[in-house]
Amino acid sequence: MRPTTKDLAKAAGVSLATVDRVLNGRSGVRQKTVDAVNDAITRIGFERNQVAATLARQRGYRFGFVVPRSGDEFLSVIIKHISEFDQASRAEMIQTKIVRIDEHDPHRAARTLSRLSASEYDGIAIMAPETPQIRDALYRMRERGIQTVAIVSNQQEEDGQSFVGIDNVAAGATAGRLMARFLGTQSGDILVLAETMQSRDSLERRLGFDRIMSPGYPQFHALPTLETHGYPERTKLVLENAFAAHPDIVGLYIMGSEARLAIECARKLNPDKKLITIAHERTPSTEQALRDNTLDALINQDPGHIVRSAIRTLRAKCENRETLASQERIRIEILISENL
Amino acid sequence: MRPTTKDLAKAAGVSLATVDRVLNGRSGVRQKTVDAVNDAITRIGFERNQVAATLARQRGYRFGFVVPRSGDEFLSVIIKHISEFDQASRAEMIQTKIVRIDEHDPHRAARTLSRLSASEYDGIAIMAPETPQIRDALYRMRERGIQTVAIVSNQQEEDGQSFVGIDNVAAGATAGRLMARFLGTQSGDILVLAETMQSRDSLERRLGFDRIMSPGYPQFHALPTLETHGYPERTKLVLENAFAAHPDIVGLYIMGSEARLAIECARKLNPDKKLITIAHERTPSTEQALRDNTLDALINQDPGHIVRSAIRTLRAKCENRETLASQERIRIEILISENL
DNA sequence: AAGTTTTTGAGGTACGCACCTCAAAATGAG
DNA sequence: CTCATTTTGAGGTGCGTACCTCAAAAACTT
Repeated sequence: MRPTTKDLAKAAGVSLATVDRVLNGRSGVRQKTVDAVNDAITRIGFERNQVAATLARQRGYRFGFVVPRSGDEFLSVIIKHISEFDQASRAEMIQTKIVRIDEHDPHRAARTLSRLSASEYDGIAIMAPETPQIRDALYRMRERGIQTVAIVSNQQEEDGQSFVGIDNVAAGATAGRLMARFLGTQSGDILVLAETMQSRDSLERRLGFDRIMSPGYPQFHALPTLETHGYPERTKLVLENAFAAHPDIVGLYIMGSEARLAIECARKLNPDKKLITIAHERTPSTEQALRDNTLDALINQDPGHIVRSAIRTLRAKCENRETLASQERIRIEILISENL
Repeated sequence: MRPTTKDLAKAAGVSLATVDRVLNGRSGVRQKTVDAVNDAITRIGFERNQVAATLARQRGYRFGFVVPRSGDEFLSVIIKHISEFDQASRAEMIQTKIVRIDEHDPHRAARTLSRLSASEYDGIAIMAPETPQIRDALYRMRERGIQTVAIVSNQQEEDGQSFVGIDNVAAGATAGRLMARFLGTQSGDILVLAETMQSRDSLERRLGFDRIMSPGYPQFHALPTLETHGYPERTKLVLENAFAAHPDIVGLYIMGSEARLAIECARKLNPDKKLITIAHERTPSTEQALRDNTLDALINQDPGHIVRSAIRTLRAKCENRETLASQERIRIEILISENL
């Protein structure tokens, strides 16, 4: 039989009340006693029964997902998975809410964050670009006793702040390698598109892409990154200009998560010639593009996995546990039409 | 507040004891009463609190993983993940044991299976080739009240038998497409290797591979599958013969999960010429091969995911729940050296 | 209608822990 | 040594369910 708190109390030579104080980090216990209990824990191999604990705690866990107010297709997929998970985990006493922030107004965003209180949330997963205001708000949030984790977009590494998402440098490198191999013996220019190069994600992807292309494949020339800012007109414009200026374009790498526009434009502007096209994030439209061969490969991070992993990470932090590292690593997936 | 069994009893106009009888499928309740309770369940939106239930049940869940006694690297990786999970889920009251069977002796294997009793196991995940004896043993196991799920190697679809693993036809097709795209403008013969073509997995992979190669790429000729039976000497022999008979080999597709031998042999026999090589399953040695470019791509099914998914599936069955389909689909992963 | 069988109710205990109160004991300060 | 303060113990309750017993009620039989 697994040792219970009762066994632990006996082993440590203290009362149940004291064991409870130590286990739940309550105050009013001498260091000496704390040590005695901790000793006993390792000695008898005590492990708190989480099932009983959650039941007794009377409320499970309440987690919040902070996401941008306006967003692309990828965001909708993430949100879909959050509510799906919320449904499925009600029986496990885990509640999940979505909190919207204004990504373009860091101050407003920070204010929204500062209103999230520990009496409402046990943990917050945030998907937002890194700004000083937000970084600060997260720091104060942790001080209030709310666990935090960044998802998709990495925040600067800090104590108590973990990250659930892919290594974007490696993702860019993966795209680069595939681009090169799919192009084979051809040679020419490669267009690189992003919504904005302000974001860390795009910078990192570009870095990884170049790291593969530049040294290994002199026959290709990756052009400077074009920015679409998410606007259809602008996307069209920059692509038109690029095709006009560079007649020898053989590849297209779409780094942003809103690939639909770019794919459509590129196809219209360049109907006869086949460009090797690689994009990020699986959404209904990129999936369709893969199927009809407008897209040659898709670099994806599984949104469902990200959501679940974020919650597991938060929960582990609440329970002061380690996570199973192998389970939480988000893979850089390569999708082609055959393995959808 | 979520409705409890007490609320349910009140809503259905019956006692707690009757609610318990209905919820846990005990006998001695009139159909009329059962219906009344079920009505009330949907009416008030009752959902059993699994946390309290597992605590009250007093024993969590005990699952067994039936795996071959002798096996390859992939099997060791699976086993590693099983024990890792067992460690991590003790706090969740889930126990996992490994049961070895003799895959080469179906009768013995079936006998081992028949000895697994419902008093020891709530569910069994089995990784074994499909034979009539095993299929039968699984059927009887389900009759004994043990939930079953097949992993990695598909068993014939049957009631109450689900499968956790990849679609091997699609996996073969993925390999085929990558092979073709990586070969680019070359042309020539492609070697296909398997441990044995007796197994359904290899057959399906080959089918998928040909489905892509034959119609789409006439410049390649995929040779008949060579069987290694897992023996080093035989592997060496068949490869030597193949290279001698076909001077124009440009690609190598290793379908089995023991790729190490084949990779080594092929490299020795063919040191100067670069073959496009694709294999299955990530293991320490295939990973190494990817890194040093002996291997161009790896088709993988995440063993950790398979293990966890099998357990979630079994648990859902025990609790008479549905699983979250999107979470349980095992992806056909494409690995190259950049996205390891 | 009387007996038999089936169905239901009332009540209890237990699971392992969280969280609470209040008094007793140990400790430290002066 | 006394008093104030900190630390500890004893005991309780409740979470939502499983599982048990026994008697009462209802439903069928003949």
